[in-house]
Order: sequence, then structure tokens, then C-alpha cells
Amino acid sequence: MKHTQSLKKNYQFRYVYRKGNSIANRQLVMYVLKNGTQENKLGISVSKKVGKSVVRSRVTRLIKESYRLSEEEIKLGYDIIVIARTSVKDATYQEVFASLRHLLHKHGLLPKRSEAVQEERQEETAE
RNA sequence: CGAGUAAAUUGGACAGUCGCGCCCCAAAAGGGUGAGGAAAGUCCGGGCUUCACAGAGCAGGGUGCCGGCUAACGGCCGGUGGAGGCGACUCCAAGGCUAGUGCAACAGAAAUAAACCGCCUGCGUCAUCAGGUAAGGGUGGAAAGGUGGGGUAAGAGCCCACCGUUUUGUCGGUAACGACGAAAGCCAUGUAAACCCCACUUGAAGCAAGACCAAGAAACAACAAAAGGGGCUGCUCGUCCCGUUUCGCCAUAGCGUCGCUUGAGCCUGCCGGUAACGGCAGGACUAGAUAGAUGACUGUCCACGACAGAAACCGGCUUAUAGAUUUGCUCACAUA
RNA sequence: GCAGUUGUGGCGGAAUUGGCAUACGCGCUAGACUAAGGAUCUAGUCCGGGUUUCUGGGUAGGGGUUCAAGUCCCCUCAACUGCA
Repeated sequence: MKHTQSLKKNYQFRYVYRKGNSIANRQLVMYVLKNGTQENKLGISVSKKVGKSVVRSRVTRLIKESYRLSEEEIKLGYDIIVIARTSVKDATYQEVFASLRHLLHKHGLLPKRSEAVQEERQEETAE
């Protein structure tokens, strides 16, 4: 991915957990913290409670794919941790995608999307 | 065709767009390649690595009908015995309680030891008492080989026949064992998945093993001896290494390199072997990450896709598994 | 990845060499005491059939050895711990 590294070390995760802001919905939890660089760092955490290794790796891939397809719109300079909750194990790709967009929007990391939405609305009203 | 039994194969396919790990290329573009039959459980066995050499003895652990295969095994193949099934066929930790020790609750007269009831004899009879008796009753998982006959006061391998058991001979088989015969009236239940005996086998830990490179902190003249400590293992031997003690702080470590994938491996053919397997010849050889790569979308088709994701490797076992395909054999029915 | 430990009523936790499964404590239910509550005392409390007695099953799940298994052996499941 072009603008995104991955969070690797445990201390990086703990720093974000301690200092960052968290917002959750039914399927995911998202921690966000400014890191003062021109890149984003993404960490995905799927605990053993979610399921077996097949389930966990599939959940990881769905979250990663959802993030990748949204990457161009997301603000830069943040550490983001996405934690999967137990209910994700039965979710489809579309549900995960919508859930991730929902949390990114609540964190205010999707300015382009909101602008786009506003533009669409303006266009609709203009028409 | 129906019912069954044994085994083998497969585990969605094709096309396009975007994306990921590794490799090729000086780089880019581009190209190649990318999870399983169980990758799982970690139940066994191996190679490999470290422990000086991987050594000796004891203890401990494992296995347990016989023979073979194998690097090895608790695996596989073939056979023996036993159990089940009309049959194809399936299942069995299957050495030794006749080496010793332990245990066998409750019930029952009595549990490894026998007289409660009963039967019989004697004191004329009954009762009682004394004695004989394990055929019958009852208890129990188990009650002193079983059935039938003779015998007796009543009974008893007391005697006989058959069956079983033990010992032994001949023959067959590498062997487990089998067949046939002889002898012994049969000193004795179960449990060894109780201790144990016998035979074989086993050093310990595990790729987070470990090797190398880089960086940092502390301490230190050299040699020898003693004591102490440590490593290999539970102990003894043997052997090697080392200034010691206390307190505090940091920390999943350095996006390090190797180990890391070509291997007791796979496919095809021929030969040997009942088979497991072995030999020879030819051919292909393409996951190797290090917070960890296989996904998303679209279209077409069908049976609408189960169980499930590599983390050093290999041989097995066990467990999970939608559906599809193939072959051998058995039984029943029908027909000829 | 490798190595290991544990599993018994609603909860904690006993059960000797295999021999009557849940002793004991907490909690819960009913009753007594009280104007009421608390505390205290009494009784009950694994599940099904019957509701006094009786009877069948049950120690994470499945099988085996044994006359008999919570206990011994094998397989599976779940929870937990350690290892640079």
C-alpha cells in the first residue's frame, strides 16, 4: 500500500492503546492516534476468541482489503488499530467494508468522502 | 436392479480487473510461482542441532502371539490363536497369577478357606448330640473341571467313557502353532490397563534447537592448588567449565544473516517378492514468510462447493470432512 | 511453533490402596421468631419416573480393562500456564 506501513511491535500497539481515542461499533473497534509523520500506520488485531486460524486470517484479509480500497480517501499522519470483535466471524466482505467506513467517518478521517458526499448533495440540489 | 463389504481417486472449473509474499532482471517495465489430505491433535518414531566424547552402571520409561519390511516406530505386510457375521469380511495391549507379594466391598455358613439348610449312619424312633458327605438348595462376578454311567449307608475322579486341562512323544511348519498318539485323576478362582517377573528397547533437551555477524555494559596482571558453584540426568561414576554475592533498571530484543527447503521425497516403466517393500532405468523438481503473503469484485457453467490455513523437515497414527467417481468381492431375488 | 497443567450439583471444594459419589462451606427456597427487616434456628436443594418409601441415570465427552472406575488405560473437547 502506498501511504501505509504496518504496526509491528507490541510497544507500538500499547502506546496507541494508552494515548489514542477509541470508537466501536457492533463488529469492530478502532483506535486512532496522530503520529506526526506523512504516513499512516495500520495494525489489525484478531484475538483467538474470534475463531480458528482459518476464520482469523479471513477476517484479517477482509479488513486489510477494506482499508486498501479506502486508502486514497483517508487523511495521512495517523496510527490506526482495528480490533475484530466476535461478531465479525460471520460477516461478509460488504458488511466489514461498511463497518470500517463507518468508524473511519466517525473518527473524522474521511474528509474527501464527506466532501464527495456534500458535492453529490450539492449536485442533487443544483439539479 | 436391491442389500452389504473392502479399497482407491477427487476435494469446484474457466476468463477479466485491482491487490499481497518470494524468485528472475543493474533498475523499471515485464515474467514466473504461491497451502492440505488432513497443513489439525502433538500421540509415537527418525534424521538434524547443542550438551567435551555421547560414554559405563543402577533407577526410571516404553513395547509385548509369530515371522518379515523399514532409517526407525507403539507403524505396515503376511501368518497363528480367539470373538462376531449366512457370507464377503471385520475386531482383539493376545507373554507370565503353574516365580513371589498385594487386593477381592456387599451378600453368603464358608472367598482360598469350607458343613447354614439338606442327604446318610449311630444312640430302638422324633428332637438333640456325635460322625460321614460337596450330589442338591441359597449368596456371589467367582463355591474345588463338565456331561453321562457305574459305585456307595449317603456321597465323592472313588472307578469308567467322551470333552476340557496339564505333561510328554512323533510328524508338519523358520516360528507362533497345528494334527495324531500316550500318560497324569487334575494342589486349585479372578486381577499383571495391581506391584512385579521375563524378553526386547531407551542419554537429555528441542529449530523459541543452535551457528555466525554487529553493537553495548561491567569486571580483570599471569600461573598453580584447595574449597565452592555450574553443565551433561534422578543417582553413582566419569568428565568439562567458572572470581563471588547482593540490589536496581530496561526489555518480545538488531524492520541482522544462516539454519530454511532437493528430500530415507515424487511420477512412469521393467525385474524380484503372496504382500509390505526392495533393485535398476528414465523424467519432473516452482510456498519459504518473520506480526507473518492466497483476498475482493465481475461474468459463465454445474452437483451450488464440506472439514479446514504452511511457520525447520520427513515416516506413521488419531481425529474432522458436503458431494462426486471407480474397482474387487459377498448375499438375496429373477432369468438362462 | 515447542513443552506442560487442570476439568466433580448454581459457586468454591473433599472423596485413603479401585468398593454406598458429592463430606464441608457459600448461595438459593420454605417455615419459625419479629410490627417489619436483619441476625439466629429448623427443614429442603444434581436430573428423570414416582413425589413418604422406591427406581433409573449422572464426576468435560466417547470407548476399553475389571465382578465393580471420579480413581487404571486410550482417543477427543474446553480452559489455563510456561519457554527467546
